[in-house]
Amino acid sequence: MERYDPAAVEARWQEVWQRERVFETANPSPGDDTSRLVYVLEMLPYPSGELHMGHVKNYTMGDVVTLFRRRHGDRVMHPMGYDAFGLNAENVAIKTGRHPADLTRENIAAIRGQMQRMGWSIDWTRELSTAEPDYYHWTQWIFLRLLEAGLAYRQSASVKWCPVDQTVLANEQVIDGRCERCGSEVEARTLEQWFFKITDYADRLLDDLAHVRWPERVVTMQRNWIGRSNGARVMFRVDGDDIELPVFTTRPDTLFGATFFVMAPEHHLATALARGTEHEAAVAEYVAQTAARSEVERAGAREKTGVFTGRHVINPVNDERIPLWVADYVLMEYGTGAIMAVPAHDERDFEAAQAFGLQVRQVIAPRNGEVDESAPFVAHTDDEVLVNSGQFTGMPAHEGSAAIVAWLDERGLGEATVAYRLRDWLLSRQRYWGCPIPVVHCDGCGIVPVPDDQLPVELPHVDDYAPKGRSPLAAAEDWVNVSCPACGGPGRRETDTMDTFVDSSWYYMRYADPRNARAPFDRAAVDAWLPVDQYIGGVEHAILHLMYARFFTKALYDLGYVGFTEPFANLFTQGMIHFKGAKMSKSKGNVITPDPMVAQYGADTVRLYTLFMGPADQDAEWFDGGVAGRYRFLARLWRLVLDSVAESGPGIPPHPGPAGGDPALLRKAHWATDKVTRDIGERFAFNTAQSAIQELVNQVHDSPQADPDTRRFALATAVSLIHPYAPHIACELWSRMGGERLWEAPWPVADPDLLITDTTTYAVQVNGRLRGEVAVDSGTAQESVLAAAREHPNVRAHIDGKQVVKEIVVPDRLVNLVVR
RNA sequence: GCCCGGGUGGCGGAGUGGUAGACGCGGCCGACUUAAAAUCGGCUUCCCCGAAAGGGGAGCGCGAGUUCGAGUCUCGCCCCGGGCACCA
Repeated sequence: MERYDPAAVEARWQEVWQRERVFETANPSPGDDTSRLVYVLEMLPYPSGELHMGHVKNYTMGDVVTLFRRRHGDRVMHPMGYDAFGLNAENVAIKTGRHPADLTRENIAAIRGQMQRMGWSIDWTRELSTAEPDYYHWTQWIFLRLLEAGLAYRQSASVKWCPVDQTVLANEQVIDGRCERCGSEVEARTLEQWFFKITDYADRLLDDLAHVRWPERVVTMQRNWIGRSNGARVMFRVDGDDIELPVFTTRPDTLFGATFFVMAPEHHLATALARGTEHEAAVAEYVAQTAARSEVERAGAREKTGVFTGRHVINPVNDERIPLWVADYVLMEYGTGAIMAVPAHDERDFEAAQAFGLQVRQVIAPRNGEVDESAPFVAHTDDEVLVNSGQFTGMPAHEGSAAIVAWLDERGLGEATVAYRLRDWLLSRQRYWGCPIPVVHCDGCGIVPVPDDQLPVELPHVDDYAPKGRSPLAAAEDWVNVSCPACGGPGRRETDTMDTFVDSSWYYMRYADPRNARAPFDRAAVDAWLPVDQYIGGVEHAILHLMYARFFTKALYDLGYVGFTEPFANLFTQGMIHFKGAKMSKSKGNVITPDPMVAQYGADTVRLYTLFMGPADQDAEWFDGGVAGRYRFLARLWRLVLDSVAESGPGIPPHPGPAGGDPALLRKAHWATDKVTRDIGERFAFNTAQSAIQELVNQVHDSPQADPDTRRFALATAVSLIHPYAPHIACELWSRMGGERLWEAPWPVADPDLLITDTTTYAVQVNGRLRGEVAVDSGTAQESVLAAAREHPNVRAHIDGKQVVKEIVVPDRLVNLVVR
């Protein structure tokens, strides 16, 4: 018999699909029904190397969803591109002595080849690369729109600097005080940098999470990252000076318990206020010491340190004079950089009070009961009341908060406010391989946007692009020196480039209209396809990419360019494939590419295996011993179909299949159809759907005596169900059975009547322990089932001589007899 | 410290409160073969009784609880992975 030859089968069908443009999905024409438009998208790859098994899993999953939905009659757009700019590619280029542009183009060609070999149904007419001028033209255009809207700005600020990558980083790219890319400790530097005003969108980014169907943990991570806290801004006044020092607090109810006041060492008044006191030198030294410590050191040291400034501040609620300290447990970046310290009700303040030898005053107490004064009492529910709090004494905590804020507000001493953990997005980078920021600096005019008709500002080719602490673009004098677009005088181009995350914050919109040379996209096209119906990617992007993309969508919505406010309606985060206990990466040398395995077993087998390893959302350790099993499965299906065709000829019996044949096999086909449809469509349970198809195939294998028509029906069903996973062999076998264009064949529908069996096997338990099984006709009355159960010899042995006190019958499942 | 996941055979993993271990990997035994590969058949959680058929017991990280019945629900722990972390 002809053996299963995946290479030949796969080449043949890929050629057919390409010739017939099966993967291409045109944009709707005006008047088209748009209700069946579906957009399935996987996160685009960085072309810094080849694809590995993690990519294969990701894109196969998207492909299964795509093929599955197409067979349900949806018109699915399934595009692909490359996130081509960025440090990833640039660092590889530096290491290998190649130019990033050349390297990137080569990697893209290699990846495209790998993708085509996998047979993923990608619409190649929509392919894009973020590093090509016809794409980043529009990245720049969007930047300019955000600039006009006041959502992009340049400001001097304390920023995180990576000494190895020689560039600033966004907050989101700093993990535990280290560069997320290279792991080196970041340094604080004050630099003039470009920011996006993502904080303007903090509330909407938070509130709109209620409208997306995303994994709960991703929603939680975003919620925590935005970190909205409701509280109050309260004005303290420096004693003996006309200086106001606002603080942010979430606990206005504890205001009477403030026994000292603390400023961050970076606070602009910290040194100034100590000036002239006997503490001046000590404060200056402490501030200098703190500045010299790295983020990592500072975050690691939990013991409280600080110095008294010699000054005092006045608490607005009781005019009490409390000491003003400087301590590094107060962060300049959050709130106002200064706090009121309430040691009785805050753990950090309590530790500080102990370290500094300061007073602790309890102002919140449980309604009934005492508090252990050796630890801070932080409970904050309606069971606590204010004590030692003047006119507010006796109020429940929440009511007290509101009353104190109202009291402050009336006197202009405070107001209710909200604080966020989220900071503005620092988008400029001092590196070569990124999208140029399209502005010109002019001594006379300041920052001047490059006019739209002069876009794109192309990235110049420079030979020395190694990082050196300022953008390598600064060395390209011919490129840098331009005339000011506003006044015509001498100007200098901005030499920083954009963070790669800017490029990937809108690519999913460009796919809708990828060749548009007049605009980033046509609004009608984008509104027809978006939001993305199913987005699939790694959980490592839970904060960065997904937050930035949401921000871009909302900003573009506000500016009238798109008609939706969330980019990704449904999100599935797939687990990572690890190898040797770590995430696959070129630098760790633990990358498994699909190529050798595809050469040995074919793409269909590899596609099956990446989704068979375990639940798709869980991490998995790569183990290539299991691949052969998937190949054996396909080879068995191959043999069964070819045998069937050889013995009984081609032919695919119509649904619901032949009557009067082998009812068990027919039932199995319908059972598998039902299971696969629900597992893929509702649960993303790609592993168990596959198991169900295998059970069906095994049953065909085990039923050689079944009538030929039922076997053909069962085999056709298996072929049809495996198609989203293994489209090449499915199309081949389908055509050998006499079918055509499987990719357009309607998805099979399980007939509920055929899921029911003639006889039902009941498990019989005595006192919850399994003692036997009885088979009865389906639909047998409970009394008869019970009678049959009591007749079972082994059951009888366990109930004889005892009293049955309770009988439980679970229809179609089991009987439990409770005896005493 | 706080917030999420997860803990089931030798391994990956199935298991709407109802027969735990589907499906696969690996292993063992056998058939076919000069042989191997491929394929096909059987066995494969552990312990005990039995020649066998079969029967009994234990078992899903640990300990309680709810229930006729718990891998699944509740409470308290332990371990692994991830996220956040001096955010006032």
